[in-house]
Amino acid sequence: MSRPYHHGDLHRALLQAAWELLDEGGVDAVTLRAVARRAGVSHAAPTHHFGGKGGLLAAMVVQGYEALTGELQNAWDTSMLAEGSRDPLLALIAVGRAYVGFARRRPHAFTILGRPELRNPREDIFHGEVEAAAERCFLVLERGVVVCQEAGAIDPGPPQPWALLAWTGAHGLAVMLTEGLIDLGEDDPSEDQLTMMMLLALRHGLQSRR
Amino acid sequence: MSRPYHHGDLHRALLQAAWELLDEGGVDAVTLRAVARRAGVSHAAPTHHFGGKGGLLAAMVVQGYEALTGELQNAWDTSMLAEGSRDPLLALIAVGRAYVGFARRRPHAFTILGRPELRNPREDIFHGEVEAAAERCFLVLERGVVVCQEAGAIDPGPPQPWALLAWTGAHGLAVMLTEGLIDLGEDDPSEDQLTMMMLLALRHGLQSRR
DNA sequence: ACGTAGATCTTGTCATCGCCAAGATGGCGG
DNA sequence: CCGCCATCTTGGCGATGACAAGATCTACGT
Repeated sequence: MSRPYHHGDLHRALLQAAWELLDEGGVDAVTLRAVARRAGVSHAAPTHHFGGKGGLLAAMVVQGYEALTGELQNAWDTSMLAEGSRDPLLALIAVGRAYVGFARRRPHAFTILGRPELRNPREDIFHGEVEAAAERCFLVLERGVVVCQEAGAIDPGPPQPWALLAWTGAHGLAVMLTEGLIDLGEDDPSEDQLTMMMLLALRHGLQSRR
Repeated sequence: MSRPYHHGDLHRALLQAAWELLDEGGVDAVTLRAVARRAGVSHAAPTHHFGGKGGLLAAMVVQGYEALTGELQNAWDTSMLAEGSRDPLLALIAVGRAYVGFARRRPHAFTILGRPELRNPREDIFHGEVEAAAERCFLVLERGVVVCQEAGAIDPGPPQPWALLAWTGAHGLAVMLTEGLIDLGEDDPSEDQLTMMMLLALRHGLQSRR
């Protein structure tokens, strides 16, 4: 028996197959049957593991948010280390660039993160893991705003609105890039320029706030 | 014959049925067969008219952009009239609020506007109508920026980057609202506050630009 | 050691979907 | 009056997601 009847690690194997299909052919290529074929199991095996297609997508969204969270945190840490934590606003810009960079590099993965209607997790299996993963991702941004506030780069007060503003701006740019609504070349400085403008505007806008 | 064999206005009837299904049940409810059922014709009739499902969605996207363009233009005109064209930046804010308002009021309609992978127009039928409709929509924003520039509210220069910045911000907020990534109540002032912050930041950011 | 209960995976089936081919119907110009 | 052609229908094909029922393996209690 090359493979035991009980695969032993089918859960992980199915997710890997699903990621390959997603990055290769987009969300439409992620089919329960195609995932099963690539993993070398029967067509009903994925359903049993994830409770249906929505569950598979939900599991992928959780992993996607974890990957994105790691990249954002890494961008923050790296920038803060290089800058010697002198201007945390620059690190916040780096986080924004990492956000857009993730969307650029893995457009299909980024796309499914913002599609609640695709994922349909059975809460008896997932217990709100999706929301928790998204929350952890947002917290990276929010912590960055807090540091900026402590450094005096952003007005004091509740950090959520400012984090939301920054997130909204980065998300808008990322969505419009991945959906092809705007088209900036790989090395087009407009992307950085837009991000910079957004954050630069943020700083000056905040200081003049009522 | 209650209905003639040649419907006479099937094209419009199919689109109306499709819009009803979309606004009621989302994009997944828009099925060629369901559209045909609602219009009372056979299941293959829609394919003949639009060249497939992608063509139907493309036709809807064109109509959607036209509706959105009308609302944006109306918001601009109304605001300019009320303000006596004293502060065109306020009119630009009104356009942004109208953009987000459209996404709020018709989330499914707004969603399909930014999904190039859904629509698959046969160019022998559409001849780039989708891109033209989207361009006309963006022009409302760009013209607003030009007026703001002429009034001195925004730095002179090519208006596209500023229009892009404003569009990105509004689009990000709209997407995150429609996708449920953030949740602001219907009367939550945060929406207006975010829009105001975006534009306010825009103004002050621009003036301090290099 | 053994046997049963439950987890894991397979096989088979069904309704629905998008698409295509072929045929039926009706308007329109010669 | 006739034939052409757009319009619409009928029928069918392959693929998909979900479900039911069965086969196979693991684990745990005695």
